[in-house]
Amino acid sequence: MTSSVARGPYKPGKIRQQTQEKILQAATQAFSVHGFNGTSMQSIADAANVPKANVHYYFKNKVGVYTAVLENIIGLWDTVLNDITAEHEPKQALCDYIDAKIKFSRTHPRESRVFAKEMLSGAPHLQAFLEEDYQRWFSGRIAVFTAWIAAGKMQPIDPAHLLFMIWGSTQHYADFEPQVVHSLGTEALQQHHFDQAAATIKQVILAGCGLE
Amino acid sequence: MTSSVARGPYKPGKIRQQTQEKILQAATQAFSVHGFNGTSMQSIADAANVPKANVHYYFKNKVGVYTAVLENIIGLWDTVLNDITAEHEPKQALCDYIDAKIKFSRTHPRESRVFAKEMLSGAPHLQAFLEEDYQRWFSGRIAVFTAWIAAGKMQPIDPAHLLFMIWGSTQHYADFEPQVVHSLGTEALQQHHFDQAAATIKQVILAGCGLE
DNA sequence: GTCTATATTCTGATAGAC
DNA sequence: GTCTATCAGAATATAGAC
Repeated sequence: MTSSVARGPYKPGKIRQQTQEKILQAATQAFSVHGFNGTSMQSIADAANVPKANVHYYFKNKVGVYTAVLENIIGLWDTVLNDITAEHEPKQALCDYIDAKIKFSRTHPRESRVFAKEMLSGAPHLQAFLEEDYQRWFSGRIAVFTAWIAAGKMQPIDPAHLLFMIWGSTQHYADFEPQVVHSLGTEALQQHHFDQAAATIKQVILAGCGLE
Repeated sequence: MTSSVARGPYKPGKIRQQTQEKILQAATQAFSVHGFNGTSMQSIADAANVPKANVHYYFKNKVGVYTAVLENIIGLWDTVLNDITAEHEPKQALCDYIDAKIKFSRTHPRESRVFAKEMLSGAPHLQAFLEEDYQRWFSGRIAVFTAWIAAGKMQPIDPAHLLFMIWGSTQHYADFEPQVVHSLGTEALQQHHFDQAAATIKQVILAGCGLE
């Protein structure tokens, strides 16, 4: 009767996975507000409701926790961000991408801020990512825009700087939330604020690209 | 012969002012890379080439250094940023503002990053600024855009979100420099990169507002 | 796997001589 | 005003009992 079946739906390493995930979420929250150096292992442990030594048991050290948080964020993108492909018309692809990016700022502001802080510090822990997967993805997107322009489907606009515009505009709502909140005279950003943001960004970008 | 005139152009407090400025610049650089908690008073003192105790002599404590850096940044804006006023036509005003913002990202990337990091942390040291001077300035800009739209000088675009777009797009080049650098396949951002960025942003924003 | 106790290092801040 | 010496507290990390 020591069979795992008798004890219900047991999965090997389930506790390990759950505890690790709990620590990861607590760390993401802490890093997003206080940064790497401003976050103590003790505060992560407290927020995850585990003893401090357990954080060291699941992760090699503080840098290990931090890189795990960063990898988790990069993985999230593949899950929730629509991609820009030549299979769609530019108008539809841009709308979908802007909507997905704005939605990410609303549903994952902590992840957005951890990534932004890492960038602001010179991205010391993202060198490998920037030089491999990222550059491959970016080149592919440039190619899509270039094809659209060559096919006369959109005005000739520098694709790289157009992408930077979309990123900067959409991430602003997560990264500069205090400024946005005080600008709009609200207490916290609501769904309708994000809807209005997405509508304005799509309006300007589409007209700016001659797609209206 | 103890007259200050006999010793040349002596100015009271000149040494104090120079040392303070030296510390302020060193602190801006350090905070922009390592953040508040990642920056030690020792590292600021070393970079400014003064003993650590002198930093404590000129500033009350670490928070005092940090708030002085923030106040210096806010003061910079009045000096180098063109304002958006109803006296100009929208096209000219937007072009001038975008140019000034891009120039600020190029000439003051460290200041931009310190401010961005403060925002990302929830702007705990900028509450007073956000609730007073900033809100007054922002309301005034909204009024200018509203007047332009009412006079039929530009398409009806949400002024607040349009401003966020301009901010996000222009600040991106200072705040996300590592990503921009790897995207453009360069080693460091040059003047022509900023020129191309400004040209693209103006192209999209102007067409997006129906100003071309 | 979990947790307590501890070693080691670093940081902000100050006292006090010059 | 300048600088050396030092303190008190906090943080990372690990050893070792359970």
